[in-house]
Amino acid sequence: MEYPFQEIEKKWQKYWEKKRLFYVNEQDQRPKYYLLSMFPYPSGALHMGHISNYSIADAVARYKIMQGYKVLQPMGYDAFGLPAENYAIEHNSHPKITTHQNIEKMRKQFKSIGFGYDWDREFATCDEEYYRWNQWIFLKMYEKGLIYRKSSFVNWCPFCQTVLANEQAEHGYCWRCETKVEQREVEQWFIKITDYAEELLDHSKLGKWPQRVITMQKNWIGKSYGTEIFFKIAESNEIIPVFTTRPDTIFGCTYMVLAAEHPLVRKLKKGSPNEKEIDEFVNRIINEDKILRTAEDTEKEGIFTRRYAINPVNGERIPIWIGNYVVMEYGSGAVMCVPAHDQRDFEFSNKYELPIKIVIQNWDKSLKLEKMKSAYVDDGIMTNSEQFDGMKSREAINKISEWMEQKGIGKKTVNYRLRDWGISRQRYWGTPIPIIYCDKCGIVPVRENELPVKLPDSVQVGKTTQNPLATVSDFVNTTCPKCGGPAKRETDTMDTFFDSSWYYARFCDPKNDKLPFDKEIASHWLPADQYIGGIEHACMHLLYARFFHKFFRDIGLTLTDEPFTNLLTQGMVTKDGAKMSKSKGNIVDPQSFIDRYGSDTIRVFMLFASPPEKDVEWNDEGLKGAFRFLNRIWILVSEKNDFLIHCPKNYDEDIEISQSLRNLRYSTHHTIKKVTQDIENRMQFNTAIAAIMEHLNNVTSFNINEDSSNIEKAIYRESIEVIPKLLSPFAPHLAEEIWEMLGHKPSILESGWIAYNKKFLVKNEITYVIQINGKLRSKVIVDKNTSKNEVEKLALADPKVQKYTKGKKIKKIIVVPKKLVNVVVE
RNA sequence: GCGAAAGUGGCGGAAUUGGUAGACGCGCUGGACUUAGAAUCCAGUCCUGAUUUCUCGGGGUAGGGGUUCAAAUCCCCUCUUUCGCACCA
Repeated sequence: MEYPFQEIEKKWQKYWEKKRLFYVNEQDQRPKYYLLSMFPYPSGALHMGHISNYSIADAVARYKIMQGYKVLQPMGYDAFGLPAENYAIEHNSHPKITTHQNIEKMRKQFKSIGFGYDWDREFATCDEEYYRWNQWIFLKMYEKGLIYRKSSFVNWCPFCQTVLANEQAEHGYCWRCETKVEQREVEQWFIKITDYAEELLDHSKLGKWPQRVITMQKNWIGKSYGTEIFFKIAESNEIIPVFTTRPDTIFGCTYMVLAAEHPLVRKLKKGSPNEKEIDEFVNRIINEDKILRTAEDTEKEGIFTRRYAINPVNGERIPIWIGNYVVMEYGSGAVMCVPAHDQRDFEFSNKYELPIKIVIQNWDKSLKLEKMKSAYVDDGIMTNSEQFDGMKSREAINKISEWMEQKGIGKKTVNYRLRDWGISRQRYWGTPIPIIYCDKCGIVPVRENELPVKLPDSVQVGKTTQNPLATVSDFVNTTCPKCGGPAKRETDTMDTFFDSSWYYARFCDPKNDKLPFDKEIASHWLPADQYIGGIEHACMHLLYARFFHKFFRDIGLTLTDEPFTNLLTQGMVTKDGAKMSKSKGNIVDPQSFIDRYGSDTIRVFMLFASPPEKDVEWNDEGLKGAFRFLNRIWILVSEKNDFLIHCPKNYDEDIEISQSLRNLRYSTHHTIKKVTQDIENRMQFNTAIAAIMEHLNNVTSFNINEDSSNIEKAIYRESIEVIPKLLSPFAPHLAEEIWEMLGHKPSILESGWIAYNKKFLVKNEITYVIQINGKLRSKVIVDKNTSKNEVEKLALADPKVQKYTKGKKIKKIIVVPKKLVNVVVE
């Protein structure tokens, strides 16, 4: 027999919707709990990862509702971006059409699973009413000086004549035509997230975040203390700043290397006798695959510019090289090279026969240039460094920096690995950047009251060989807000990480047409108490969102420092030990399983299979196991229903009862305690569900019939009534159904969470484990009031124990109250 | 290379503070029901050795060492896996 899950699930989904149990507002007096799951890209169908993620979130939401919170659990769609554009190209359609079709499908699917969302707050980032606030935020950041233009390199496919995203240019070849991707320099918009680097490094105002994520963010930001040293270029007025963490080695600097992308390269090579060679070298390096080029085992290569810089501490002329091992993305894109004390420089100078000079001696002063097989990178004693000679190198770092600061040739700085955030995308399906270019007035931001700059529909995606928006003359041609003359619009769109950086706040006030969100309303809900999503967003999305929140605070839109108090990063759903993916062909579609076993079953399986932050291995048989469990509950209650509703609800708690009845009552209250703690303290749903299963086993093995006493009937009834309560976060439909069958008024969500009675957790008999030398040998059951001495005596009197103690000297006896006795013998 | 996390039956995983290792589920084995299968129910299931049975012993949490009356849990070393960073100046 199978329980009618289809009927039941539909029935309760309708009921919840009708009663609006998941719709919340600010006036509601219950304490708030904002539970947010990372919103999905609308691909058209939920995959297993979504089911897992949203089942976790819904379990927490329902538990919190039963605890008396008003839970804000919203849902929306991260709808802009390249995948949608590609999808439309493939299906020969328009992203607006396909995206909306996909959203329809997903909403329907969400509803059929019965997740408790406040649907009044639903939005998609491609909605005009949403992205206009992207533009508004952009303008505010622009006003605050957080946005600037800079030229940088993009992937360019010369065959498709188009810009490629990094993931489209994997291994350096175009994903569509397999042409070798080139690097082109393009002017792009950047956000100064680095202004907030220091604050983003401070994770002290967060609640429970996985240590792993915090560490990843710290590495990503990559703060390091060092010194910036200014090198003058000989026969020029140019100054090259160089960042180093080892200013103590400055006297050993024998040359300098610039990154191939360094802006000064262009000037330096001009008029050089080997200009052509330099050009060839630079072009080759720039167009090499980034990952390959920056691998540690890639051979170092370089070319001499035939120009020199002046080492500011001793006036020496040092050659300037261009090398593949220096990257533009870190520091200033130029390094001072100290071959004696840096392994990379050591290798490079050996290859190109550049001079090596020891300026740090090892502690026994045995370092000899001729014998060096690698750089000496450790601390030591300063040498060949003029007035710093004899000093410990560790101390010299600071001393030299201060001396250079005084002389104006350097300064102590902090360097971050974190780069400013390039948000320009040469793509159609995104938020238009609200900027106008006027020949007379230059760069002019769009006026706030003219927002939104609408994304035009009339673009044939995939058919253009240039930036798609540039082909729409109605869009491009406009008038300058300043002078009224003819002007052109920016045709780049925004990175979709911009959209997802503040959706959490919009959910608080999703209909606002005056502001992205109202300060008062947002402060009511923010910060989100619990955020749930994948670990893959540890750095980018979570850093951007934290940055946005701090920016909102600085312009007076929010009150707190952090957007998400607690973070849970859930694991992936795997099949055969690997992430489900198209390329591996191991994708399992959840829908067929939902149709066959119901949404409660798939939820229970997902939550039961492993703790939330670990991966879940998909298993058809395991799913059936979850179904069997739910079915067993339904059969138990429906078969005994008539009997159960005639069992008394209350009983005298102090009355003496049999041991087996006492055990049943213990199981009931112990399970409540276990499930509550597992959810509350650890979000460990697998053990919570296991506890319910165990309790169900205890209940079904208890003998009860019409002739049983009233107290037996009452305790039995109680043991069954806790099941729907505790099950409600995990299998909400079945829980409601059973709750109603047992004669209660729906909804179970409004019935409150259940408390256990401590009194019933006290056992009147205690089983002591008896060990001899730490090995389990016997057990004794004693009354709970038995004293330590008596337990000890009883243990020694045990025949099995005597077998081991006979004729031996007892050295020690350890009694752990209520647990065990360990007898130590010779 | 650096950093972090982890390693427990055939499998997913329990063991919350050092105190009965393997909860719960899957799978498997045997039985009941059935013409048969599916479903369901009952019993068993870490390895291993005795034992007619009730049972009794030995070993066991990647490997090795240590602390402790007592270690999956704490410490040291080694191995493996996963993840993050990676020519970071």
